[in-house]
Amino acid sequence: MVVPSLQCMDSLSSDELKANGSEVVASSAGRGKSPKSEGKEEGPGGGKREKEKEKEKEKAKKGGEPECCSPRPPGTQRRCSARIQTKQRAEKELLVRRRVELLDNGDGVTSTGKRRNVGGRGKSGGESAGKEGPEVEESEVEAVGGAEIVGISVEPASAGSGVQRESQVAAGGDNVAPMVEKSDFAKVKETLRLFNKHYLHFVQEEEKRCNKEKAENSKGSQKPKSKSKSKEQQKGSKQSKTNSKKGNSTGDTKKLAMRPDLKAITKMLETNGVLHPKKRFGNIPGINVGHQFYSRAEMVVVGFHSHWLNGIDYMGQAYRKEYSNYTFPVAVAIVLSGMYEDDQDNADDVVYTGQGGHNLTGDKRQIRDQVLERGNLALKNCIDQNVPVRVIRGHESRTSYCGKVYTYDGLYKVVTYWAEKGISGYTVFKFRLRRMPGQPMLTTNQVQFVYGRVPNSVSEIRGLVCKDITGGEEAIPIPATNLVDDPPVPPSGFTYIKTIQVSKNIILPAASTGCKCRGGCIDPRICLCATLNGSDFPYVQRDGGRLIEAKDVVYECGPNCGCGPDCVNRVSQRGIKYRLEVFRAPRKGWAVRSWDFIPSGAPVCEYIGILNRAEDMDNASENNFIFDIDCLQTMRGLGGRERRSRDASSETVDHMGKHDDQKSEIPEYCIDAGSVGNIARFINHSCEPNLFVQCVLSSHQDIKLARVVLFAADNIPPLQELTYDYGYALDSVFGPDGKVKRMPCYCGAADCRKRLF
DNA sequence: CTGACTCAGGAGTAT
DNA sequence: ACTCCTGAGTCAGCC
Repeated sequence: MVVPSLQCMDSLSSDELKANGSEVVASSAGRGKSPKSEGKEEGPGGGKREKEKEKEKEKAKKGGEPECCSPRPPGTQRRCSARIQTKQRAEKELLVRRRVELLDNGDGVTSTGKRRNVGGRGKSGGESAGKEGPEVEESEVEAVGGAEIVGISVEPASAGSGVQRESQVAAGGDNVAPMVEKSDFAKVKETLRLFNKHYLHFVQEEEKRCNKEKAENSKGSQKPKSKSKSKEQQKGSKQSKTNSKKGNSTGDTKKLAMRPDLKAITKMLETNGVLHPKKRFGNIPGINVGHQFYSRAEMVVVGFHSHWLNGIDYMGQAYRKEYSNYTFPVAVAIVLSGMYEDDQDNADDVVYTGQGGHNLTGDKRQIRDQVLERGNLALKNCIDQNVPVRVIRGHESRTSYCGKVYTYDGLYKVVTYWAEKGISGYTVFKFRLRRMPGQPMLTTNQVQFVYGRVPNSVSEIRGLVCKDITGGEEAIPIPATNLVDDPPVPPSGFTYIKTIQVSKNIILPAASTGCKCRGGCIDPRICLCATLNGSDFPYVQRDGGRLIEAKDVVYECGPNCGCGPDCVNRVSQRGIKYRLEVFRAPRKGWAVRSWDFIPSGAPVCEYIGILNRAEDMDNASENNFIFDIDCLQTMRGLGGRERRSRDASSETVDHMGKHDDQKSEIPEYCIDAGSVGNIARFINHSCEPNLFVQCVLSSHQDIKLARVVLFAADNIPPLQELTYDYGYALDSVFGPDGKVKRMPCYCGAADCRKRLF
């Protein structure tokens, strides 16, 4: 990288500044970033609190600056003047004191502390706390830390479903972790993220196994891996199956997961990670009509359809005790995937073929008569007892990485059933289902995405204001649309670049020696770069490379490595591969979305701009596009960026050996995308983001100069706005006058903090 | 593109 | 404790 020529901040015209300013709330809004996570400091347990207090004092002594990280809020000084710093310190100390006082007052203490632990910026009370008072108050409470404790101990008696209460009891009944109830939506999201993490882990395991086999094959005789091989495998797997059943194992032929999705389900079950392990009638909280699943396994882990294989999910006799007035089995959900030759799907009116008698392999036709039992009986019982059934439709979808998308289409009533001779001449049971009224319109008759239709070409785009904001820089053009302004204007005031420009007064460290792998890095035990990542590659190969989970730092292969550009450990270096669009959003300014499906863990883009010394940017008070490189801020739980724990940071220090923990607490460098930058400068903040920030080192190993790359935190359907958490703590931003600055948040998330800062 | 094959939890049944 | 049921997902092999 490196382009010495530099556009100075001052070169921004006043118009441009104004333009940026107006966007503030929106796009850049957050760019400013958070002086430190207040929340984190308000740590749990008394001892820790003491420590924090001490730390605070220590910092004050040192005249420590606020630890800024990433984007800076508009109109504020990223690094504050000494006067403001003093004021901030004083305020913090006051906070600490107040907190201690509150804690000393006794009750509620425990709950408070623990709850903060949920993560600083804490998803605010949702149904419970959220409705207690006006939003502002809620924020205040949040900001003041201790005070909120009092509010939180309130029993959410009036709020939430029984389930919520139940889980609350489960979580906090033992006085251990009375947490603020997250929105159901957030819980679903969290569960899916955990599932994806497990999934990618098992994908990696599987890839390792394949690589090993390949290596062994190429080492040994060139016996083509052919039928004989697969037969051997078959034998092996059969053996292992019987072995496992018998409970002993010969070990040698044990086959690893060919189905990482299923392995991930097992893992989720083992770790009690499944969201609603008990089956239930009707809607599942947090999953609205139109929700999209990207595999059958996803439905299992959120408790939406409890088997990855069966079409009909039903409650069996085991539920008799709990619901004594019902006759079981009773169906709760069905998947329409067009597997049955006799299915008819007319959106609101469905004729569903019962289960059984199906040729599981081969031509997938009926080969036996169906019987009125199991799922079939369960559907019949639904008619008699008027129980609605969740209907999920499976669609082939080229845009989905897995080739299939499952959409929740709402509750249906089973109206009638009958038996008839099917197309193949065998008896099949048919069930007529009718969609219940009062639900959102069906969006999935033919397809696909609740957000709208993806354009096929630039000419189809409504409100096009710029065909390619990159001016040909990126391999894939990025159009801009504006259906908000009148007259519509394109984004302006910046020059598009796709690689970092380095300020004149910065000398990048020399490139590290790199690994000696040839062609591509395969064996993580041999590859030096993999060693830095804890002896494993951070990515899997699947889908063009996906990051398995957020890490403090990702070490990629660099210019001096022996591997080629296709190496699995260079995933973030391949540029933008999705068709992105910049669009004008009401109230939010410019925003970014993708026309393509983005699988979780896939790199979306790097934050590009001018690499500058942070101290040199002190005067750029109106620049909203500054991203402080602070690798001590990292992802914790994907929900946002959070101050890394002491332990974690020391681990990393061990790793890297030479990094001075103390020093790196203050970001020395920043990326300024004010005048020049790439698509990342348009990405908005959200309190429930679908991207996360990941520091990546590839050409050198200086953590202070890490690259900042945005990765997908979830499976992101086409046309969903891309967002990441700017990570501000509330009341953490001060204006030039020393007063707390506030910025409303318009992200619209269920757990929105209402204020960006 | 097609066919072959595996996968694993839950329901139901036998002991 | 055991068997059976179920169809998505994967991959080799074919054209």
